[in-house]
Amino acid sequence: MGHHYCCKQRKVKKGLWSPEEDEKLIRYITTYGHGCWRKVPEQAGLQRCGKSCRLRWLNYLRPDIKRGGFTPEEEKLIIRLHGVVGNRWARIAKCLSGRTDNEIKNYWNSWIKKKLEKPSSPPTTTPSAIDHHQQHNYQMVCNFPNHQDFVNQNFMTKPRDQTLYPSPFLPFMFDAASADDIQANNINAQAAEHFLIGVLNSRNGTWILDQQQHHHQVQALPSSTSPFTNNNMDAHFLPALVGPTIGNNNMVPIEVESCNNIDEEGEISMECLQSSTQELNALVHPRQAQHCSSSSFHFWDSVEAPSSSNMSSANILSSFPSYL
DNA sequence: AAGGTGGACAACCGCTGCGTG
DNA sequence: ACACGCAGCGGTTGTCCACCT
Repeated sequence: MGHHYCCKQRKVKKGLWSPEEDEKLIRYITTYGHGCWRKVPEQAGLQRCGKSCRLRWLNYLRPDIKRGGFTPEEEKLIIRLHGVVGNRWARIAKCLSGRTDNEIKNYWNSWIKKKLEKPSSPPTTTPSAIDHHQQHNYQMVCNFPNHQDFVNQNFMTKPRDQTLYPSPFLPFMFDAASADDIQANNINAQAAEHFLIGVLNSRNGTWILDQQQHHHQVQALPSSTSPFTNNNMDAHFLPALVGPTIGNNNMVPIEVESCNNIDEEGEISMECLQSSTQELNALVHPRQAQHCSSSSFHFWDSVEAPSSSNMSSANILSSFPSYL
């Protein structure tokens, strides 16, 4: 296709935008709106392709663009979202207000990817088996209706019936950062909250987004289709949190031997979970390792729902992707 | 000081999907 | 059903700049 339909008839300028061009585009769009992008360059007096104008506006000139480096919270969110939706940068961008898909893509390619790569075990396959579920989960992530509910939710003090049981399908990480933190870091709270509120009702196989006021129930995949159940994989491993590889190849089993504070129904103490979290934080953000004790980032992994009465520490084995 | 190198970022290219006639 | 116009998306390339030798 090359240049767009609107650029075929006339000569268009390519390359970097000059300040004068930027000014023209800003003035035009703020006055008239973009309407049909094809007509923008002509009406704004620009020798550019409409497509180029659109890109320039969306990626650079939009007033709500957030400039500057990514915060650690944004980075974590990107990593988690990428683990769910893959290279769908536009979708990820929708969950980080003020960030563009291009910016996130560049950031990923230039920085996060390198952090996550492990040269000795390059990713080899695409997790097609979990695409369906990942898509399903993404929809949970970005369609939650009420931000305030999330703000008011106290995830750490839920009654037993509402205890957070992480998914056997998806390696959820629950970020218990306060709403203020999220807002301060300009993270789209609607997106963030969905990562926080995924509650698996293991008894009837449905996902429940449990709220004090709202009760959203989403039908989950049949357990037989899950690639992460014990039928399909070693219970001691979780699928890769990030990256395309499924299975045990990139897994480094980490036994949470220090987790002795498991009650009769199989719940793990927050201290224990945080100790695992500290390890992840140290891997993702080394500088944060210094503040582990106050970290608000919790990694919930293969903790089994207390449906079985013979819960033991063997069921609480944890794993992290080795290339984190 | 000059050239080489790599990272960060901006922009382009080509494909896809949707709406419309 | 099909073609076309169009917006949006993701991969790739180009450019600038800081750093290193």
